[in-house]
Amino acid sequence: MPRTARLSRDDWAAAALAALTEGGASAVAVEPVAARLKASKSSFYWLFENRAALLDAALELWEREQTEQVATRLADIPDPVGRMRTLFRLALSTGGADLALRLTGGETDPTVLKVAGRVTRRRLEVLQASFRELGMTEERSRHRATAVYATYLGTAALARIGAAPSDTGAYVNDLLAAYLP
Amino acid sequence: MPRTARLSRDDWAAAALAALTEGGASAVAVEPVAARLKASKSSFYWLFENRAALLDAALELWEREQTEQVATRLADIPDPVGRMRTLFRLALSTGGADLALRLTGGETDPTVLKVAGRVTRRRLEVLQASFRELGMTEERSRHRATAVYATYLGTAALARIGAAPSDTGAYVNDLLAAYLP
DNA sequence: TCTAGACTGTACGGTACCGTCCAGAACAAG
DNA sequence: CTTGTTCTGGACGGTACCGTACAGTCTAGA
Repeated sequence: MPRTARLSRDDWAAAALAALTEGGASAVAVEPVAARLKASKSSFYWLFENRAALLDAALELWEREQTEQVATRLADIPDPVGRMRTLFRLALSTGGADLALRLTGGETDPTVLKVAGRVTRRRLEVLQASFRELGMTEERSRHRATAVYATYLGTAALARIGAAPSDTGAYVNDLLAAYLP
Repeated sequence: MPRTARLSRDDWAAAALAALTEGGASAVAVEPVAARLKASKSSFYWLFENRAALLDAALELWEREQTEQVATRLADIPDPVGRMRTLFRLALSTGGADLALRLTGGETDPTVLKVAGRVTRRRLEVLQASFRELGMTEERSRHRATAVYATYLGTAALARIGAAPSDTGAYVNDLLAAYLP
């Protein structure tokens, strides 16, 4: 089956994810995304039940991409310290943290919060395991993992308003110095 | 001049701030806020130029309240350690951090970002001064202040999805242990 | 008490979006 | 080429909101 030219569910999901990144959940609207794809609404309603299904698809795509790219990429780094260094690099360089932040802290839609919660918990588990590897107690590991991830999100927030440090390397080193035993 | 019964600009601003807290900038809409006040739109358009002016008024009110309540309340605590303890208490207990988070990290409206930036920078200055008092270098103080405030915002984000630690006291103690020299 | 100015209710037109309907285009299979 | 299925364009009605128009109400002060 040559699926050229015609639009697929995934095309719509990808465009919706782009809209989500740029303008949050409210930007995942049928007509604007259709315009982005130069398609019409009937095309959309042929492939999807309704607007909520589009948002679901975008979130699912994000969760999958994120899980494959970030979580495994972190889990594959053997050194716990290196893992955190990478995490902060990601927070400060790419816009990846930006979307995580928006979905975690800036939306009210329960669907969004559910997905954000799942992703967040998985990330926290990875971090917590890192601290345990470094010999911390269970409780302290949990606290540190929370603190590190909160810093990750918060730094993304500060970057949005231009209040994040410009000397990234030194900042990351200082964070690591504070969090590591 | 007995200004009873009639609605004032401040009444609208307060209602708009409530809407802002609950639903973000997009919830600061004329008709919903009018409904909240059981007033009509003409009342609004008599007092305000347009919707943007209402959002401005709400943000200005927030900035004023926040400056008076939080910033000075923090600045008045002589002990730098106690200052941070209070900051984290605020982040975890009241919903105060929630609005700061939303305005800082969840909005795209430039007006919102401008105000959020001003407030954030002022708070960062207070924190940075605290670390300097504790004998840290200028650079390290700046980094720590950023980290603490990022943690404050990030923890608020985590609280939104139920991923913040429930044992608040121990968490705060652990944060302080990590950040303080 | 009368009146100017401060304020409000209701109705209206405009825009952006959701979701539906239907006529038809595109395409695979005979 | 014909036919059945897959997919699309364009028009439609419904809702929520912005901003305007205008007639009418309230209040302070002469």
